[in-house]
Amino acid sequence: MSPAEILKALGDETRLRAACLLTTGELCVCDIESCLGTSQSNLSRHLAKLKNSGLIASRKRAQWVYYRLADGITAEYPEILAILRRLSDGRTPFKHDHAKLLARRREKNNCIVTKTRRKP
Amino acid sequence: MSPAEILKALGDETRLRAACLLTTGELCVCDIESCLGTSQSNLSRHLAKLKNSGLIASRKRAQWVYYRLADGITAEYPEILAILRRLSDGRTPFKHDHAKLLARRREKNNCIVTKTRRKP
DNA sequence: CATGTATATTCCTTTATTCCAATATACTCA
DNA sequence: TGAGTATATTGGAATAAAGGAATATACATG
Repeated sequence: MSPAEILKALGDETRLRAACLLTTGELCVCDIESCLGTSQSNLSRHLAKLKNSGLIASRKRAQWVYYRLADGITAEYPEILAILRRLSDGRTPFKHDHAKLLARRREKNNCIVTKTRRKP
Repeated sequence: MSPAEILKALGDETRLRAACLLTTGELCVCDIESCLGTSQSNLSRHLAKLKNSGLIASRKRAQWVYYRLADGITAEYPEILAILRRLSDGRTPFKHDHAKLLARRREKNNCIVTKTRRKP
């Protein structure tokens, strides 16, 4: 929750990339995992660190956990949000992650649901 | 130089406080030391980390080393500068450090130089 | 209930960080 | 040159962070 804690949480490439993705809204772990290409357990731990810092929050829905930027962030740390957005837009690898997320979303939406199992 | 490196460098209270002080301009180590109240060797290492991240730069003049925010920062990371300024203005302990710096500057300026030894 | 899927946690090893205390370096001035 | 000041570095100890692999938990569906 303190500024140093939040900056520290963002001071890791994997976590920074995850946080950038979350500027687009809520995402479940498997979405982030597929965009970043990191292992599930590794990502889970990184997300926990981001959450401990107060930067992100989560909610659980069925077996999926959806992460989002914490509610107070925009008000308390507008500069943080600004930098995350700017990185997503213009910098590698953040920009690339973002593109991957959009592709994944398109794929999900276009998919005719023939399988019985639900998707997040 | 990468965003994650800079954020990581700022993800420590001592370094964040030092960086906030540097938003007011160039400072020598002893100024920062007196404002933060940390040990000299400790501060030296923290400043080296900030410098390695690319956030700050230094120049040497006689026996003093003056640190400043690196030249490219304003252009490359305006948000970083913005948050440092805002913290200096409104948050503890950054605000307090800032006040201490101003007091120290006043003291230096008002001081009639009677001693032979130069001051930074 | 058994199975499959999503996520978290634990164990473990490696590496990094932090700080103190002491020492080294570099410079100034008498 | 010698003493004093400013800063950096090094050694050493404690703690934290990172990631792979395996396991645990939670939920959904058949």
